[in-house]
Amino acid sequence: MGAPPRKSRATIIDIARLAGVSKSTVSLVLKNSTLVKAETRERVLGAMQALGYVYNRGAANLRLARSNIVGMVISDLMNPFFTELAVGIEEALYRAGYVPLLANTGEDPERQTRVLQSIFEQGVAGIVISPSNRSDVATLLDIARAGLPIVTVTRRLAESGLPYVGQDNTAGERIAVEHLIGLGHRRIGFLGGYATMATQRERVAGYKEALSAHGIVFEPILIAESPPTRSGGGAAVKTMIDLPDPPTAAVCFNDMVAVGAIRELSRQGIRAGRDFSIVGFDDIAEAAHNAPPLTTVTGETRQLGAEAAHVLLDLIAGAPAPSAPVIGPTRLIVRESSAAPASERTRLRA
Amino acid sequence: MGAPPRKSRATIIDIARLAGVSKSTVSLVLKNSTLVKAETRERVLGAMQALGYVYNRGAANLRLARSNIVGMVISDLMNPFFTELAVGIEEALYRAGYVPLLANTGEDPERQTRVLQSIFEQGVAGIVISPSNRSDVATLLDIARAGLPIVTVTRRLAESGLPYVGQDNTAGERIAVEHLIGLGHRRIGFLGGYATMATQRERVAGYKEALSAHGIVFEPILIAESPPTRSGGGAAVKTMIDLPDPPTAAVCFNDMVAVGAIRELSRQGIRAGRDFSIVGFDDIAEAAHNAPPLTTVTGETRQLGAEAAHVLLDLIAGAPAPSAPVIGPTRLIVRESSAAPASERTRLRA
DNA sequence: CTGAAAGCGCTTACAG
DNA sequence: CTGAAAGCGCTTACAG
Repeated sequence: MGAPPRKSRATIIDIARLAGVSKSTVSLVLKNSTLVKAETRERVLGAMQALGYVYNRGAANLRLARSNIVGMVISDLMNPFFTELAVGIEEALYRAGYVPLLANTGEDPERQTRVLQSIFEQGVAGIVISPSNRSDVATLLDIARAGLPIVTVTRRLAESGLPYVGQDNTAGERIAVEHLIGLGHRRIGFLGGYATMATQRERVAGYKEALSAHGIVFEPILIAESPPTRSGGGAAVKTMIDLPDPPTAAVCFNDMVAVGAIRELSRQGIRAGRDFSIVGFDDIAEAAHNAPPLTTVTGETRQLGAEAAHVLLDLIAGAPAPSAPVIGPTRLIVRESSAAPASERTRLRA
Repeated sequence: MGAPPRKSRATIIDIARLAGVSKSTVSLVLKNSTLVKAETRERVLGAMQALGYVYNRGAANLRLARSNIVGMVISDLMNPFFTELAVGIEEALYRAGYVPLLANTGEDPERQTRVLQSIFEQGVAGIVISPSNRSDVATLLDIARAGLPIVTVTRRLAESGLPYVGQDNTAGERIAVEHLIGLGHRRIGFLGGYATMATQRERVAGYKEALSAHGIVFEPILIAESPPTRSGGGAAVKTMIDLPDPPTAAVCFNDMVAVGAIRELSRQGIRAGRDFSIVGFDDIAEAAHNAPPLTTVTGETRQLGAEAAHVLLDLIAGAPAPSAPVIGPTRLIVRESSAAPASERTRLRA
């Protein structure tokens, strides 16, 4: 671990020597101080140029007891939703002069604990984390107690009391279901995810809210749990359509589940958007390009990432922790995978 | 930029004081030296525990003039191919005790130059980069000349002489086209990408090789350039089928182009895999779940990333640069988007 | 087996 | 306007 010494780079001392000044002066020109005479600064700049000087931020940070590195721990980078979240965080960080140390935990809580340790040792200024399923909260709290700012994003660790930024899953799922109800559906399934996932519980809550607001009784049998993946979605929709009294539509835990469900429907000769309506969640890039294009709910993923970064940056700057979860807005995007139920269309035509 | 000083963590000195030893001794137990007596080590360990000590790797690295941070610069993280590549690199790095500093350049050469500078200043041990289109090679060479190991991955910067690891694009595209020829196609298009992209040129070369090996004359009109995206693929296939004498099949620059092409075909009432064959490249996660499932070429993306990481790690450890590009294998995955041409099937049936 | 000292590349008062 | 000195948290010879 760690590299052996390499041909060493020029230091501030080398510059000072070449420019005929002290290293304090070099340091001053480095920070653009007005204290140093124009002519001297030119000389120093010239020396840097000549020696190919590169600032050693690590050394500076050690001296200043600070850091401009931030840990970014992502639960599943292969999931396009998290990819976009990571990109949002990364952009915001660079824009603020910070740089992200990446770890992809792949939903493995042990790996998460390990990388958290590495990142902590690295002396980062803070950590943004989308916690893996079954996260070890203790590790996170140990780090937080040591004084390191941490913000959780996307997945709420309610027990932890850690600052949280996420999208409004409940409201988002509510508008999704209301869209379907507005179209004339009354028997609506919920596909994918597990009740062990906070996000799923929040989305299911929105689903139930919409049903009850419209006087539709909730039927547990219309919730089909599955892995939050394409193949999970396929399996979930299968159990739905095999029901004695199947629904005419379903909202999905996320877009991958939705896409998988649509494939499975088509395999069964059922056309999504005509014979059966599907609504996703997340608006991943694939959603707009799906066949049929997917109706879905977006939580403005990239902006959400940026928001999480900003909350962390504020914390690092010494701001008090936000007193409540920071919840981003959610918006329905109607495309072609949802439509009035077939019976309804027939009726209208008649 | 940079955080203000925070409640400072315990240092080796605090530990030494509490354990009643010198800081040298603490450092020794930190590196598990056998020099220190068991009883002393216990005392030191206890003190660390009591003070919640966290090793400051940055300080250690400064002293040792080395680093265990590696820069990972990705040209387009939102593209699932690069996501998987990044995950492969990241995994290999952690496994070796290194940690990746991430930058997503989004194909913006200016952004690439900027983040390269940040990463360089951060004192990384080396850099793995999938160069953005129109990369500024000079920046890369400046950094390399300063003695920092760099490996390019996926996109060859031939002029740079930098170590390169990539997949065998030419061989991969050759087997893709030969698969189509074997199925009975003779008029085959190439969809997506631009000749300004090294990867596209390599793939087109494989396309031409296969054609000429089978006595099919290459027709420039059968190459439709487009952005390497889903919508690019849609546009490219459109120009193809609008040709007076359209092809019966096409290989695509990558899977996103292929998926976009299939959508467009379906919009035109043409069924991919029955009326028109499509072969992709990369085997992104979406490929297997596409409708129809996509025949494609894989370059074992994740392993390729790991390979790139290992080449860099070797360089960091002082190994000489590989004398030739490191080219990973490539494999055809036949799924349902390719089949014999319709005419052929008719003929067989007759 | 353990301690005192020097030094990694910086920054920041403090003098002058 | 510029220089000498101390110190950030470590490690590594070198003594003892």
